[in-house]
Amino acid sequence: MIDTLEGTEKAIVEAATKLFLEKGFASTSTTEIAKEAGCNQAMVHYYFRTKDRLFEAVFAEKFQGFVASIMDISSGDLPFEEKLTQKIGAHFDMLMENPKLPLLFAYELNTNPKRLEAIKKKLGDLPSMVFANFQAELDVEIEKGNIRKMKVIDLLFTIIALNIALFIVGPIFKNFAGISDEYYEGFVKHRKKENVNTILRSLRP
Amino acid sequence: MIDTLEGTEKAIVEAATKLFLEKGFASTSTTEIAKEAGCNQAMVHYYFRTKDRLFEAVFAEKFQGFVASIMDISSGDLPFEEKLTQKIGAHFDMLMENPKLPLLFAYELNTNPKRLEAIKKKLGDLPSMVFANFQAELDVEIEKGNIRKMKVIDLLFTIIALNIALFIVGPIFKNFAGISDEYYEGFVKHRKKENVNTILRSLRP
DNA sequence: ATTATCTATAGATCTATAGATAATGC
DNA sequence: ATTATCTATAGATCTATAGATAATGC
Repeated sequence: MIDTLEGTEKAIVEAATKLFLEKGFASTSTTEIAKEAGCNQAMVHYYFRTKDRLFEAVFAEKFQGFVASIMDISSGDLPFEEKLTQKIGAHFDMLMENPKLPLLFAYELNTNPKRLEAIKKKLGDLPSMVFANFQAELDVEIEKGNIRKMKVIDLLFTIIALNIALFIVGPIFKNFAGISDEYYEGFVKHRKKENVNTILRSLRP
Repeated sequence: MIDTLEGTEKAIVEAATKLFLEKGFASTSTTEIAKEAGCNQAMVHYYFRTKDRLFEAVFAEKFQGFVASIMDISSGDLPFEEKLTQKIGAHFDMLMENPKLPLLFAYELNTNPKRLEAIKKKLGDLPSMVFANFQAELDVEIEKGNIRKMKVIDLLFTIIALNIALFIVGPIFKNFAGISDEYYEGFVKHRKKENVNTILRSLRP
């Protein structure tokens, strides 16, 4: 969506994205967004009517990508562990590109019931698709005896927990421990492997 | 602290705790806190001067308990796995009693640099204590060959990730899947075991 | 003509404080 | 006297819109 925009509208979307991610929805004003975008405050409302609609416009598709990323790769006939490793990696990479997204979403969806309903509507049955898809793959492997008997919700939850928590808790760790950017970058890469490893171990019979 | 308070001051602290957890810092006004506490808005500032100080007053010690809970139990001479299981459980139980705390903290510390500095100062060297303590225990077990060679940060991170993510992502899951309160309660209990299990498996040589 | 941009402002907050009044402690 | 509570308000937001002006498309 943002690619098709230009000029002031694009500048507003970019400014809003940046500021919402940095300071959250409630603490970001349309005045500030306008300033960052290099236009006056009325323009923000001219293009998006309300601050809420601006938020939706900016993040709706990001959230869709968020949910979809976990099932993106169904790369043919690879062995299950290999396929799963790729899926976890894809999810992780998406987070690396949008490190502040999970916290913003989690916060908005937990503190603002209206936002939760709006997103739910917009997603439709994508979540249940992800669920069902994953469940089917899992059942095959359980049948084969390759992994222990377990519910898909547990696998999904472990993946999401380990991946997003890094980007939610990591920056606080980093600051408390006084870690440099370079070192932290290495830590993130290391955790990618570690998360995969932890998840694969959790599946074994 | 809250136990020693009474009357209006206590009512304000309780109202603030409830509302900050529910809607976050920025979206909660002192006017609203006063209303919930059953007094007028001036009283909030009479007791706490500023909204920021009120926040600190309310959550500083909660956060300390938060960090401390991971090292609380060093229950003597139990086998390592048993001891670790208890620690993870204690951390989990603390979260169960304060399910909205981790998201609020994560959000405030990530979006508000001043808050991060304030908390850092208040915690002092508690985090490094937790770290060092845990590292020592771990090294003994690695030496014995009971667990694989690993850094304490990885174990600590896995514990925190799995535990807090449940309370951050869980409510969203619950809503999206339309799960009942009773079922969800069961799921949380189940995840407690599952988290312990996942962590123990991640340690094996 | 239509679309984009600006200035100005209404109306609703919200935080913090000043100053008056009531309640409490000595 | 001191502490707690209230009313009232200053001053600073902030969102959303109205209405004027400039730029663009046909």
